[in-house]
Amino acid sequence: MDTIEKYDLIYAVIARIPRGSVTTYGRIAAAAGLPRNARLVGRALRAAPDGADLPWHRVLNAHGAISPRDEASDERDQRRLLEAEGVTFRRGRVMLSRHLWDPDGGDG
DNA sequence: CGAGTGACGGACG
DNA sequence: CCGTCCGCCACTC
Repeated sequence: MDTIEKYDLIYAVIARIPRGSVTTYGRIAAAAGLPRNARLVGRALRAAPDGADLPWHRVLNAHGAISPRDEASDERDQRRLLEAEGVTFRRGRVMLSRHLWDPDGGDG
């Protein structure tokens, strides 16, 4: 299994995240058949081209928060995009009980 | 090839 | 709820 293939698997899962929902790095990794590779999901997003049509903003960490990045503007951007889809934040975190989408839930 | 790093996550105190 | 410590693995130096 090449790294590129793993990235493609990860992208495929992210592409299925429904509008108005979010999921986590860990769940994406598991759904891609790569359990315990949450870091790889972040790395895949980092490597994803800008014009990749991926809903990258629907990916959060296990706490339902936006993971810190090099540029704080990206974090604000992500929150804006989510709020535009109706995703609500509570003390810097998304209410996962309300917006979480489980890739393995089959609810695609 | 070895050491450090990071869009992460779970266990522990 | 918070800080700390490991496990994880591709990538960088």
